[in-house]
Amino acid sequence: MAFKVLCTDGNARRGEFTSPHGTAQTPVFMNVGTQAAIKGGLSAGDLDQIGCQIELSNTYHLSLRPGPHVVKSLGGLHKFMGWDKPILTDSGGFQVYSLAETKNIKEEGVTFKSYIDGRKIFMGPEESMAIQSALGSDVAMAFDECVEIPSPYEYFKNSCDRTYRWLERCKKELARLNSMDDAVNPGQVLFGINQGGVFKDLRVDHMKRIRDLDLPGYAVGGLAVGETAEEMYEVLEAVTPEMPQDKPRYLMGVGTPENIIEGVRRGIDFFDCVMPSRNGRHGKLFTWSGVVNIKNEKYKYDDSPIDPDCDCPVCRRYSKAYLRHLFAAGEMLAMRHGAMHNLYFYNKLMEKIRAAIEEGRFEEFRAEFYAKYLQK
RNA sequence: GGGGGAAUUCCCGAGUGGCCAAAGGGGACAGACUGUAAAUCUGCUGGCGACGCCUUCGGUGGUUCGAAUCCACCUUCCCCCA
Repeated sequence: MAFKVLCTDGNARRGEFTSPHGTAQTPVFMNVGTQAAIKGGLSAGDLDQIGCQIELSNTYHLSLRPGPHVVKSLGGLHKFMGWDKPILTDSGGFQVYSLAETKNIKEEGVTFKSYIDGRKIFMGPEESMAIQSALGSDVAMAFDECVEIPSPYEYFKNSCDRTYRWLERCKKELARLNSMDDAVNPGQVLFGINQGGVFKDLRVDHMKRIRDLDLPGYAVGGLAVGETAEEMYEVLEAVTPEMPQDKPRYLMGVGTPENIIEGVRRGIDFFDCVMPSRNGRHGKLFTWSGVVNIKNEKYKYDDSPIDPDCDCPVCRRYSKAYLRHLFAAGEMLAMRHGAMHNLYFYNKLMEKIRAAIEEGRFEEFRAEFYAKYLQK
């Protein structure tokens, strides 16, 4: 793995991330396919067409089904899902947050109740690394605890300490797994995850400690889970100066187009979010002049594309009226087109951001984007 | 020709004297969604000068302090017998 910052514009960085499965240009938005599939019915071939550079899948979900042994015996996740470009796997740490009612956290790890059949699943750092190693992703994320905001300071402090100890175990375990003869992807790397909620002292302290573990990349996790956007930006401003300059920085699970622009502006390189695919499935479509709820009655007779400034496969071919009809009729084509358009929009947004940084006009780009996106 | 049953707010469908502007679905309309238990969830759906008033339960006329609910007749639809 290699990461190179090609140029900067303010704190914004234009980089290149090289993995065993090719190179991605950063800042990059990773397209989320939790269960080795982009919801909405997008194929790996579709991902190529809409400009996806990195696909993201989930350790917890794939461990429940089909199971790591299945994926490994079929040659790893890339082969399994027909995607030969980079893949990042999330560790299951987010499920410590999202499956809150069914979990039990201890020093060794977390016991979850499977949402598929109700049986108990134990996952700790070693288990998460073993699964991600079997999946053979290019980037394995550290097993962490994503804590709900707001939560008490003491809780965050203890959780950060534990997440740090878990990270040490992740590092050790992945190194061991990579050295095994049957490793699916021996070039797999580990990204550490910063936590601490909106408590800047915890954030900075935790970041400094995990930085000393000298990992190939670092993520800021535990954001967009209850705090305001302003608070999130303040955390980024506090923590990014403590992140290594020469390593990729990943803001996990974020976010809206505005969040991404503000993240890039504060030095973030990687993003992922379910928002474009989920909202796409629900008829909320991103355009350069704001969000369109395609289900609204006002589009019933609208012959124009979702976004006249978009050249995605959906906008090139279909009218708002037709797409509105597909949503009203509950056709699966509606969700497919919604997700496709939105992901294309996100990937295009990143492309524009990269070009702006290269040309040293990121601030102008930002201002122009907002002027149009936030109009009306 | 005789007998029986039914007509409810956009649709289906509860409701058989006051607690009914009327359950519950559906549809329509609107909103939410940030490392995906999310093809999900929420709100709203007679009118208004709205903690109150007005108009609604096929039509007309009654009974009653009070009727979607009871009575009479009428209209339409369904079923059975001839």
